[in-house]
Amino acid sequence: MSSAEKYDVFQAIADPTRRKVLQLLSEGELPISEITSHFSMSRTAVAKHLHILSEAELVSGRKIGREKRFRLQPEPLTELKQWLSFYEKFWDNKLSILKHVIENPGEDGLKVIEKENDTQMDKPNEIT
Amino acid sequence: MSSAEKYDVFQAIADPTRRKVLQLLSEGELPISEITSHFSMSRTAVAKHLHILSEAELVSGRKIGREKRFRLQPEPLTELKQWLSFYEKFWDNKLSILKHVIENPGEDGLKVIEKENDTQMDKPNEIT
DNA sequence: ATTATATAAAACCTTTTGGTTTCATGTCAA
DNA sequence: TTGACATGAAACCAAAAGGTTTTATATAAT
Repeated sequence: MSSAEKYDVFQAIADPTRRKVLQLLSEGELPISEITSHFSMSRTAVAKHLHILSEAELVSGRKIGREKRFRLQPEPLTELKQWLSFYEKFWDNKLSILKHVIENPGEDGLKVIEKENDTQMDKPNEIT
Repeated sequence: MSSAEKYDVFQAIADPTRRKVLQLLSEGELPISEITSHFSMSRTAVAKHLHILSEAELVSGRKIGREKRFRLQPEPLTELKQWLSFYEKFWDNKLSILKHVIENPGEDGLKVIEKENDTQMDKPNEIT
């Protein structure tokens, strides 16, 4: 439900505190007070971070007795992974050209180098 | 130089405008005014975003005549990729258990399921 | 029944963010 | 040399982010 979320994954992981929270929860479910003990800020502050992570659906909380336990919900990170995968080709190419040349000693590897020119190298109309 | 940067990759990509800038630059080098034409905000605002991306070393700018052209520098995204790779095992496992079972009809796959229990399933001391 | 625990919610505060407008500067073109 | 163009830099501004403290409520334990 609620597709009108205030925080997305990108914003959620931008804060170092929230990344540390995710890391803590990666080892298992934890109540707020337990999580708080790992930081030097108030419980309320941590609760707010958890709320933000919740909105991004990176964590979920359930009430157990008088405490609320949070657990990691890593699924939304797939969006990040997808986003990343688009850019991987840009930095991988420098390596993959080398890889290609090494693995194909018969060829000269010119095609892949030309493709690299298309995207990242200086444009022909450039003034130097 | 300058290892005391104000913005890291996580913060840099948190803003949708900056992500769009990266996408634009993925097609090649562009001057500020060109980039600005793709947004409905002032050139100054875009320049600030570029400055932030610059500090995160996701873009670099060089002066060509009277214009400054920016290009994508995707290398810092490896940090993001590394961070992500840690969490991939948590959401991949659900699939990889299945994959393992399918690909190894002789085994029962119990070990990997036990490991999953260690990290993500309910704790034994839990009150339900 | 009483007290301690775990959290929720609200009010408040300061700094950062994301934007604007204005003015100054360097470069290209006529 | 005189504009036009592309950018840089500074001052300013409103809203959001990241905290705090205070007050209230539900549950557990004695």
